[in-house]
Amino acid sequence: MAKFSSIKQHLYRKIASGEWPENHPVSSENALAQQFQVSRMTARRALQDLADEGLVVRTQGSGTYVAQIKSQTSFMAIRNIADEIRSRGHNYHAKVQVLRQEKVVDQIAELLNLTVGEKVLHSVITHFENDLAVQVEERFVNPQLVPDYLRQDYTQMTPHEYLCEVTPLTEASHEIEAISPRPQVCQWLDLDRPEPCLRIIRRTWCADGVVTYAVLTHPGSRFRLGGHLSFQSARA
Amino acid sequence: MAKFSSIKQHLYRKIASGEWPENHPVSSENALAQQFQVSRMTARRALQDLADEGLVVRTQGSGTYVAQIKSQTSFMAIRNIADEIRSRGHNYHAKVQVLRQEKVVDQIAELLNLTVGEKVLHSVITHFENDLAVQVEERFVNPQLVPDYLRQDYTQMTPHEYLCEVTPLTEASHEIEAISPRPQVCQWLDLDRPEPCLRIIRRTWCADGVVTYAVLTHPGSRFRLGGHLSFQSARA
DNA sequence: TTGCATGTATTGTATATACAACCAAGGTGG
DNA sequence: CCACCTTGGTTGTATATACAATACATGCAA
Repeated sequence: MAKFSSIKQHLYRKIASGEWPENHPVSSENALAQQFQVSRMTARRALQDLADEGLVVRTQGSGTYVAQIKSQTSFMAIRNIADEIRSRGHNYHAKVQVLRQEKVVDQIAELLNLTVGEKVLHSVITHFENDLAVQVEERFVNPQLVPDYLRQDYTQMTPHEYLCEVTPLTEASHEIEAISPRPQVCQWLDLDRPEPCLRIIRRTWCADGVVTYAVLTHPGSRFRLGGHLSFQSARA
Repeated sequence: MAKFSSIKQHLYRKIASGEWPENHPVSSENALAQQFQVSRMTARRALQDLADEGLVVRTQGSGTYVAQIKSQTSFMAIRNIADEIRSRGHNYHAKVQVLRQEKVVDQIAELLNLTVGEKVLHSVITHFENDLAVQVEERFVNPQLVPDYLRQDYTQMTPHEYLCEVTPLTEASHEIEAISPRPQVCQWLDLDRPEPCLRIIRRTWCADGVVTYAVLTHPGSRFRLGGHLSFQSARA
């Protein structure tokens, strides 16, 4: 691992653990340079990266401080898919397509703050509403934080429910986009032909780091997000 | 202006003007260093910044290339796409496709609480980011609540901005889905072939009733909703 | 007390250098 | 023809240094 990267890890833990709360001063470039026995430019690189990611705020002449996490005031709860289906009075069941340990590849490693070559827990589950596939949930889980992830029966309990039980999740980020599904995803969704799909990408943190990275894919013809979803501050 | 910043400007223009299309190679660090008579590290800073902003893609050993524009945007875009685009340092402009009064049809009448046969104000506007269409905004407005809606210049001010000015909006609801666009929408978006699109449907109320019903359609290849968007109560 | 100057700490910009990691193309040998 | 190696070019990491710009506290003077 690059030196600047290990410094980032060090700072990341300080912030994620809460040891350094919001607005707490972060070690200066020179201090980090001494502490880690690197040049100032290398320490600077670490701080700059964190600033770009929005975790810290830097002010010339003053210093570097832990950023205020703006919990985006969006009062939308993406509910558990199983609960949602049952609340409509429909029949819910799940099929486990993949459930195994894998070597982590580059892209996922970065997202979960793991190093390449480490193991990662991987699951793919299709969720059915009245025997119609409405979501395929592909998920990567940090094995250090959730060691028993693979030993659960996900036809009885969704990964969401299990993770909520075993970890104190604190924050999540989402991205939403429209895509044309890969053939593999079509198969998981019982789609004869590709059709526009809604993809939700979710990363969830607890105090110790990124817990899980999930990609939820819904066929456009069978799913709509919202209903009465409303964003605070939303306007015309 | 800092040296690295003027180099960025130079590259901006090459890309925004279309002189360098997608995947076109960008001058290397050494080439820029020579051309602008700066050190390689300064040229590097400019390229790195552009990469962080997503305008270019860099590959070790290969080079730097103009990125494929896939707007990564936050929920701010739902509020005001023009501001969002400008905040990315990109060029924004709009084209008014439709702006007229129409007889309201069944479906719209119900949504706006109007009776069939009444008049409704209808606008269709395409929003461009660096001359690439990223959203078509189809909107129906209640004429009783916003009588002057048609007499505005929506190349200078978005309907959103105008409506915020003239009405005390209180609430909005959204729905998000993935669809395959109608031919008419493809034309508005300059799409040769239909591709998966993200559709956001929004209704906005003020105290006197439903003000506006809007359908925002984004090409999936050019738009992603989210970034660091986080929903309260979100979980694994 | 108020206002101003000054000094120190910190971040911002810029340069020169070195080496590592990687890619793509071209040549070489089988 | 194909597999392998070399080689040049590019980006990635790291260091050492210098000076500029800003914030803040301190101390001094009006």
